[in-house]
Amino acid sequence: MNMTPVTGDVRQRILNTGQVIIGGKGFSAVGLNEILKAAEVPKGSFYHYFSSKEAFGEALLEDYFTTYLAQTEERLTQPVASNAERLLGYWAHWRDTQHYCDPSGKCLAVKLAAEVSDLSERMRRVLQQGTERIIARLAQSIEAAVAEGSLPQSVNIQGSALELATTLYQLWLGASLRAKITRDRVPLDAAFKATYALLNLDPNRSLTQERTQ
Amino acid sequence: MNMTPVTGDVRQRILNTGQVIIGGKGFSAVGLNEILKAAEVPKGSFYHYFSSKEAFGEALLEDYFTTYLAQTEERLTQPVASNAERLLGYWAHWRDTQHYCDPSGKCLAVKLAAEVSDLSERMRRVLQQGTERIIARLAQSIEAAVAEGSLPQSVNIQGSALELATTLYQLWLGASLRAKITRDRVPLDAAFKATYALLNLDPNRSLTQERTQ
DNA sequence: TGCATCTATAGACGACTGGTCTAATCAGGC
DNA sequence: GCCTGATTAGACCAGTCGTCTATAGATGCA
Repeated sequence: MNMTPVTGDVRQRILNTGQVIIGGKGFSAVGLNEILKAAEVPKGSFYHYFSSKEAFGEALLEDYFTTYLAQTEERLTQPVASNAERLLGYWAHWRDTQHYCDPSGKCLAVKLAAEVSDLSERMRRVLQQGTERIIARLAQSIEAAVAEGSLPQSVNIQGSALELATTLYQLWLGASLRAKITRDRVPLDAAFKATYALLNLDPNRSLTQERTQ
Repeated sequence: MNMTPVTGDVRQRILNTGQVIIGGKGFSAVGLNEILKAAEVPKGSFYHYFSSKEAFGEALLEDYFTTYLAQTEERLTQPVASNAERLLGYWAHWRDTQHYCDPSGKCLAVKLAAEVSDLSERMRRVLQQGTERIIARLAQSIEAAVAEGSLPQSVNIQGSALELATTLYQLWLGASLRAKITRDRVPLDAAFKATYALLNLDPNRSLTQERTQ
């Protein structure tokens, strides 16, 4: 009766465990064996689903960005909130999840970008498309926020919404990178504050419900 | 006559070639063999100078930050310029050198932070101290710039100079990371523009001589 | 039901590279 | 010539990615 081939199941299990392990240790530092042992998948199966470690990494990133973009989409369209509130909620979530190491909740873009971009052209392209789409989605919400008045018109002075989204995304990328170094939330708190500034918002009036700590 | 032991020479040669190769391919992806072959140092010698690959990585980062900080110090104290001009010169230089891959001019902080922080506590600490000192040095120049009036007082509203320096450094870290992905200068140009905004400078009036392109 | 066909699993295996360490060599002082 | 310490050569084994053969399972058709 179950028409979906087992294919998807095993393949996805390899991807899921791979994401956790590689998200923790990086791409080159992890061997296939470790992933396959953890996923309880024999080595022989691996090369049935993926033609090489590089192809696997490509699929890993594709899978990651697909689900990440879906989650982001949901977060940026949730009801009973202005677009500005949703955006700040997005970054508040980023801050709260990335500040210290949840094994599975790691951002693969932060973890792998530097390592993999010079290693595999194919993986680099996936990273490029993924980050591009995230930024485009953020830009869309920024435009909507300005249009509806939840963000001040003055943000337009700096440049297009796409430029602003690019800057903000990169700001958070860098903050996450440094959070890996410092292992505390200071970098992400700084990014959150700077986000207010770049959006021309009053830093003292919190638009969204922030966790005090 | 030459009292300095050859030690320093060989050791430094391993560090220099290691920096170029690891700066290009990452830490885990590069084997000692490759570095030692390039440096024309026999494999057996390696463990005379370094107790392990990790210790080597630690020394590599220490060496890198030492010279980087010295260069930065020079750049931020050069005469016939205001502190604001020097700061913008620092970032203009960053933009111009990192936008596409000079084999040896790579920023090891960008390249290795994500990969190494979860891999080696000792290397992480070196990264932490190094970035902290860079940020502190930037903060010092920001304060001096405000004091002398080459940066507007209004930057103080956002927070301390250290906070601002933190934000700016992270912004550039993220921009460099994304530049690795996109392989163009768009991310760094966006960072440069955002730097003006975060410093409350008029983006159209260029304080420093920028290269048009 | 029986047989053929194709997908998926199983893991041994090869060729190679990884970091590490012991044993030998070398240089210079006495 | 011997002793001492710095330097090097290469063995070592665990682990790498990827291949390959053999089995197991499902599906199609008769």
